[in-house]
Amino acid sequence: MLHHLLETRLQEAVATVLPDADLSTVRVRPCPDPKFGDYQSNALMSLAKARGRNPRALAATVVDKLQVGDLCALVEVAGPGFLNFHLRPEARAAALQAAARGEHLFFRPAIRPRTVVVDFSSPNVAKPMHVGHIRSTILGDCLARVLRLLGHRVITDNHLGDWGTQFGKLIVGWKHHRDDAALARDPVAEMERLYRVVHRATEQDPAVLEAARRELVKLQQGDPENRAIWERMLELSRAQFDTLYRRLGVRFDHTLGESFYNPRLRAAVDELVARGIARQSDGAQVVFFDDDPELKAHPAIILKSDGAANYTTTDLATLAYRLETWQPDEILYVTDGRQLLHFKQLFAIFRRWHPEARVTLAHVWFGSILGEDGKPFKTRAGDTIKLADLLDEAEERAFRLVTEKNPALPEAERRAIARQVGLGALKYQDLLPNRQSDYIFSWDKMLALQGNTAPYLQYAATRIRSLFRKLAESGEAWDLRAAAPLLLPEAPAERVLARHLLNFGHTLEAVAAEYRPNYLCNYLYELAGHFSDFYEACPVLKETGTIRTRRLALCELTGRVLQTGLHALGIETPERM
RNA sequence: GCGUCCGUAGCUCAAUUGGACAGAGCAUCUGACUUCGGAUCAGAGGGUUGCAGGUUCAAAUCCUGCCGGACGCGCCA
Repeated sequence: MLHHLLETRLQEAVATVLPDADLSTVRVRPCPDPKFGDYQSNALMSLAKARGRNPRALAATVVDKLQVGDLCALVEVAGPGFLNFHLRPEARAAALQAAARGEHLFFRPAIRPRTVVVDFSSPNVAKPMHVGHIRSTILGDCLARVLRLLGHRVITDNHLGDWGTQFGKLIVGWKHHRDDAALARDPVAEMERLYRVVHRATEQDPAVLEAARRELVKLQQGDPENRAIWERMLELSRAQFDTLYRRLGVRFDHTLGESFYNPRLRAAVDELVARGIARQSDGAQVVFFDDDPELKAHPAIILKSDGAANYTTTDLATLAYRLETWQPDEILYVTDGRQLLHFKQLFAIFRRWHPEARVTLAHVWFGSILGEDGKPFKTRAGDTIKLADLLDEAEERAFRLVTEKNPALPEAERRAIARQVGLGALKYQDLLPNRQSDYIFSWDKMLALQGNTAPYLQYAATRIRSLFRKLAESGEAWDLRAAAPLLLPEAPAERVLARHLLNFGHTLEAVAAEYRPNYLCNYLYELAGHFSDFYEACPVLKETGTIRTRRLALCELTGRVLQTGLHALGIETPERM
């Protein structure tokens, strides 16, 4: 892609002028404002500063050595020392033509593909999935998709909460309070009820608490009956999770729950103790972080005083397993920001445990979803909103909208469109805000047909589909490959659109580098906007000859980028809506 | 109490992590059209980026202090 080419050339020029410079800081990116040029670099200003040199003079020296005559009509030093690259029209046309020939879609596969484990969603067994799981699920899925699109080897893993003290209560409930009819109807709701019944009982009757404790110990010791109950609960839960994942189009390569790591906990703890990383404190095994100002006040327990493992222990064992099984370059943990401290501790312990490991560990954290009142998003009655209900409502609201706009379509088709539009809107609303900020959930805003929403983008895509349907109905043959040589944008709106298409790759890379899908959302929104401008200003089917062919080609390329981009967000594009 | 994150237009959010004049949508007002799908497009008003200092060519972004909010702080996950 052009920004890569320019970046390489710029790095070569910088290396000639400043042989000791760290070239990884020499980057080229699309200009934030087209009036400055097509691409820009601000690298020379910081390089000059570090060396106490005049930035503009240094920039001029580098431009002198820069060999980009084949790509740029002009490279200028601007303002305090920016380098602005102005593309030759032929260079832009060549990129468009290559895309039309099917050689790329404005992005290039990673030169050094990484193996990336993405840990996300992670619901708890015997509990319904609720709004609290939606951000992790959608964000994690999107990051996995973008990384895959860029050619990385991605391993998605659903780290189910399938072990822990709650199973003592659940087994007591299962044995004494189970309603088989209810279980057949809605297994997860029934298991949730069983937990609540027993939990309430334990608060009043210590004998029940003791019974739960005994059942838990039996389960942990491998008692066949309890083990069978646990497996049954797991199976029922997974069936329900799978239904939701199928609706959402989310796929996991592995579902290795916490229980999977039970056999590995002891060894992990023993090693940490033997190596002096953990030591005994108040009967527990604890890791202290005396040399870390932030963690100093927050030691981490890796073995409770009763001898049982906890969350941190399991996560450490999980980390070790992933490392030896998949040899990842990178592991992403997609969870909410309340777990920041936990992951700081986890990563710090791991670095001491495996100082040689070169894996990148990233806690990709996100903020909360709030209701319209700015408080945690709940039902009117104050209950947690179940994910299934949320998806139903999204589809139902979208169905009413589609019916209103397009009443003539058969109901089955309206339902199918409503599914794509409703779920797309829900996902997009979640991916659009900077993931680290809390956002306010709003049905009206997410389903709005104007503004930065999924339906707006889907609509832009359907307009393009419609254009080509019309073309096909007329019986005219269309071949993008054959049109390639004619792709040389002339009208201003064509150029703006073409220019934006070229930035798709840079955007995908930024998403993958910073784990921020909102960059892609905004890119696609701008693309749809530029397309609308173009479509308004430039007739396509009404034209003839070269102009018509060129514009049809631009339309098709835009359609492909829109569809590919939306797909990378996990959003489908309907044929019509 | 300590720590983390945050505070941007009336509202909901951006701002590629220190870059050029802080941008969108909604709402408000004004326009365009014999619809290649009007679920469209153009334009206007609206800002001392919580407050006060500091760092530098450059600060919403970094540092210090205050004000306000959310979250987290050894045996839950």
